[in-house]
Amino acid sequence: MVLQNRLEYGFNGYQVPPAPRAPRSARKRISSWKKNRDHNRMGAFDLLATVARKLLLEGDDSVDKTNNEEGRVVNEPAVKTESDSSKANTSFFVSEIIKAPVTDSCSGPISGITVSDCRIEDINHKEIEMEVPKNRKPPVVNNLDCNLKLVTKDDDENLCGSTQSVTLNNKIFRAPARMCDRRIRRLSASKQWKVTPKTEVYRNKKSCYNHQRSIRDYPFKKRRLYQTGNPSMSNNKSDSIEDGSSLGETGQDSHVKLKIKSFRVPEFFIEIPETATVRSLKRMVMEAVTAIFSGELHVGLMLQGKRIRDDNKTLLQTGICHDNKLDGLGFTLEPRELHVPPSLCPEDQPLTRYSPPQTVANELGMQQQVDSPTATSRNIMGSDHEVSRALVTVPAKNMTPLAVVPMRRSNGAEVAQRRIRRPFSVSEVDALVEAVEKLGTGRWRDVKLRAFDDAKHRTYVDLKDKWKTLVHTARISPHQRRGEPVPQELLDRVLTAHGYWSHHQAKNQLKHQLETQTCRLL
DNA sequence: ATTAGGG
DNA sequence: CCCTAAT
Repeated sequence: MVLQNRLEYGFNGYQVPPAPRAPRSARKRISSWKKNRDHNRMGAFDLLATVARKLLLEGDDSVDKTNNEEGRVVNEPAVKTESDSSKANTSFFVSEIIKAPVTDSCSGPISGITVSDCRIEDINHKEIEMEVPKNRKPPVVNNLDCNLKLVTKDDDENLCGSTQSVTLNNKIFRAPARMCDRRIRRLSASKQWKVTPKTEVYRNKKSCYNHQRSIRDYPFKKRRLYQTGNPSMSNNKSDSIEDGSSLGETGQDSHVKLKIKSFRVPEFFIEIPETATVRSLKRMVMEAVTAIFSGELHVGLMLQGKRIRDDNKTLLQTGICHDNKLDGLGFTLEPRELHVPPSLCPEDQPLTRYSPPQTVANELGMQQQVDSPTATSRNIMGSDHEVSRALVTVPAKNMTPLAVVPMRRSNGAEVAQRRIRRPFSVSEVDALVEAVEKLGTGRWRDVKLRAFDDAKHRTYVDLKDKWKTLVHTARISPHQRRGEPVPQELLDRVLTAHGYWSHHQAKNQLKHQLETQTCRLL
């Protein structure tokens, strides 16, 4: 039995997103949730702290003893996993367990659970969502290795991307003897952590004075965190805001306020025997999350689906300051390496030595001010180092919520990931040229059907775009061309066809004009 | 859903 | 490749 399991915080929040636009399957994303905020709250840092505590406690058996309530998870829509009643109103909820269709038969039983979505809300009504990109298709079970291969035959978009992805594979997570089937793995390398802040950014014209004030106004504890956890925000004389180098002549500067409202947990899979207990399932989830959290993370910046790689660019230059772009701003937390707690190591040694980093959290997730146009993401997030530490060691109390909501556009729709770039091969170009020669430049749908029907990733718009660039390529001098060289013969045909069909089109337009004019006269 | 064109 | 406007 394969279960697709959505872990949610709260049990009524899941909605199917609006239908995706056009053939873009990647646009299927989950929608939002909003209700029942009176229940099921949890500070983000509570969760993180819990993870950290778990790590610390994993070594002794007290964890299990304190987790007596685990057995209720499946049957109750909202059940606490109170790992530490003294500290946290932390809760995790299984809101929905649905049977996922299995497209292939399998001799042996497969027990797989896809933790595809979980959300958490903090006590301050800030939303926190730990969300995993969902499979758009049901897992394909491979006959040859039923036990292992819960393979999603995913679209190309998911095949690309991060080379530093966390791999939670069955090797790393080999189960202890009593739970020999447990496996956790990540399917797609491209599925990074997505810290998708609902960035609430706006410009204001306050001077740098504001910076000092903003620190001073924080409660003491926060202030301390502010300064110890984030050197770049401290009273460092070299702060760009203070040396004035980035200020305009007036000494005034537009500020951008960012609030991180969400992040996501990367997708991972769990395999567990049907006979396993709920407790063990929960523990597995915890272990997976723990492993992720305990790894080194670094921060990436996404703006409208595009990565911003240049750390030296100013926010102004990247466009982060542009109000209209702010909704498309997101942070990614990408695993640098996977820290595997000993308990998850192949030998399944009891976890006794692992201790989480002690660095104090920075202000991640708080309303932060970016104090100058030259500020980089480091100013916003603190250093990579600190961010990762923050996520595992932050004490729950007094921490501003790290709320979680999917990245959205201004219209409320979720931001789609930009598709990967897929240069056309020469043979593809050849097919395209041939089709256009025959069909002309205005029937891209037919071109698609004729020559690229099998290529799911090539839409008719892609073909149209490619033709456009081909025409351009054919016109420029060879040394200006980039990428895999297209044979000159093909480029010649491109120009010929382009000329022919342009002419053809012009002729038709003329004809049409004459016809309508004639009609008017009659 | 397609087409056309700018970004 | 994306986004939109216009069909």
